[in-house]
Amino acid sequence: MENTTTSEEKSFLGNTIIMEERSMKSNGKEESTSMEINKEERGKHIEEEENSSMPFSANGNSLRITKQVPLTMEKNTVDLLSRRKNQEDQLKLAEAEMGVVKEENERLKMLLERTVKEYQSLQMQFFDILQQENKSKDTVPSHQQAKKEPELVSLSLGITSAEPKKEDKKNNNFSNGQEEEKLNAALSLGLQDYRFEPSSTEHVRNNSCSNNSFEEQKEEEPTEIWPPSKILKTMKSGDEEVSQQSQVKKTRVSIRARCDTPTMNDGCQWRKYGQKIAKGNPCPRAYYRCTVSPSCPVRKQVQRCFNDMSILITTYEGKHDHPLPVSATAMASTTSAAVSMLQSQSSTSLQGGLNTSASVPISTSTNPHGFNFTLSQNPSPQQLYGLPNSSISTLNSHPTITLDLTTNAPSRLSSSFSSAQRYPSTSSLNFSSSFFPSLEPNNTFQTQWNNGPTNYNNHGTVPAYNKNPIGNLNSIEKQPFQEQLYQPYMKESIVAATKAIASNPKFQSVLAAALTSYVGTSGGGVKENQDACESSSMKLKWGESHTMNPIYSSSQNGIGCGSSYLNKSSSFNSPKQGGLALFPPNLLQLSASNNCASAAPPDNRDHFKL
DNA sequence: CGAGTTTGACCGGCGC
DNA sequence: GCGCCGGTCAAACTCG
Repeated sequence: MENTTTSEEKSFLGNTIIMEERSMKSNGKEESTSMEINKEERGKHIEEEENSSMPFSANGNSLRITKQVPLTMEKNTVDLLSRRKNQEDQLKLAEAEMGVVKEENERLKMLLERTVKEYQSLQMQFFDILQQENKSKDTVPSHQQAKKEPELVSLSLGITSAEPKKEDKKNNNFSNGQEEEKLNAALSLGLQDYRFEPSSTEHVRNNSCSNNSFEEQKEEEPTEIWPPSKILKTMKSGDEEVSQQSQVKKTRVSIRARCDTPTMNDGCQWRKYGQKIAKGNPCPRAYYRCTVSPSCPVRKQVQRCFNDMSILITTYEGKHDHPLPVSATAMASTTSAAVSMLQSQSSTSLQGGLNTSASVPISTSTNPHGFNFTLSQNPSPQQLYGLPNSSISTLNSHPTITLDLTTNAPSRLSSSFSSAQRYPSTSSLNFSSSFFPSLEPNNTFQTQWNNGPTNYNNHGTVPAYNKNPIGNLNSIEKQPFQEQLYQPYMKESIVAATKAIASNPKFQSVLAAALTSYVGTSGGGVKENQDACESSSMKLKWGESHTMNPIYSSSQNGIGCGSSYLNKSSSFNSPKQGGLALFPPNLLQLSASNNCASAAPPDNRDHFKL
């Protein structure tokens, strides 16, 4: 467009202002508009361009005043001009910013697309691998499996038995790979509302594999059709196919942990419905059922280890039919992790790939806080991904996984080993405490469970927090403080964890559980332990004033085998049933040590020592 | 008085 | 079929 200049003159009462405007667009195109606007202002008329919507340019406007104008009018015009220039500047800036933002937006779009593509390709690869695994499993001839399995089982799953006769029978039951797969399919414990992403594909493969729920196999596992008696008869008759499907009765996860309280506080509400003296262990076994929901089928058995009274064996069975408090997810995720790991491990062993698994220890140099992920390259017969004492077996058709949280200090190691040998009927995954976040080597993971519903005043039952179904959520309020303390620590831990994941994807589930346990329930504990300390003196008195039969004290202590040792040590536990409080135990110590250290007998309470 | 625990009785699975 | 054993039931009891 050409530069055009228009001028118009209008006279009005003898005063005329002609405003000539040249307008140049910033893009180089030129536009000119001349407008005449007559205005009345104190008896004078001004011709003024007012089209503010016109695009302006820095060099585009000129104003010519052709008639004499009073000084004030000139000033106003100058103001208008300067304002317009400011607007132009702002507009230019905004345009420039928009350009930058657009570029950024485009870049982000590209990045997102690339990430999505990568994710999809990885997902496809993962599916392919899984399919290949399944195919290879299916294509292995049954006689080869029968040949391989006993060795594989003994190597990878490490069935330990004090009753060789019975165990041999059970081993034979697992001599078929499909059977074991069925078993593994049933080894799905956890919470229905807690899921591991990595195992989602396994979920596709097997309905119960990855929902990480405490599963009531009898109710939900479609293959669970016949009662065990019929299963055994069928097996005797040689119908292995059916027996494999029906082998699994109910999956259990047993947790061996050093716990001074009558029970571990796992975040759920339990009601005791029975107690028995089980064979082989004078400590009575207590039976609990979940009372969060009246229809919840989950059961829990709690028993002290006869050899080491400080070890509490908690066995979970069934699947919660209700959402659980955050604190309850920690236990479930931990057990789920064990299940997932067992599944992964056993499936690997079926392909003979066990010994080829990579060894990925995270050294302390990169992992100063005790994450000790060791994926053993040549695991000993009892190891599972570097977890000693790992084994699997069934008792009364109950596949049971034991998470052994007791082995940290060598002394404890021996004691827990011996006790494991004494009760060999369960598989054992040794989640040594170094596996879990811990700042102090002597701290054991199970300590985190110690502030359980213990303020039972040594009555040993699990009542208190039933009255506060979400009582454990109180811990959430304290989370910011925890986060402040542990964010750097978590950062490093997660870095270390990432390395482990990168090295062995199958480890993801376990790690996820550990992290989830930690992160999800990082709150709680400080105040509760302070509370515990406040009550410690009282409990100490109780413990000192009572001399009890260390074994049969169930009437006072519920679980029974607590002994005076427990009476004293229970003072460490939260009187306000503060929840699972899965955070590095040293925090407990930091908060509780000053007041509570005296309550701990110096000999065997090392995990409370400072 | 209600909620939870205790404890002997009972039931069913399993081995002999 | 019998006895052992694990698990559950339910009345009695305790506690707050």
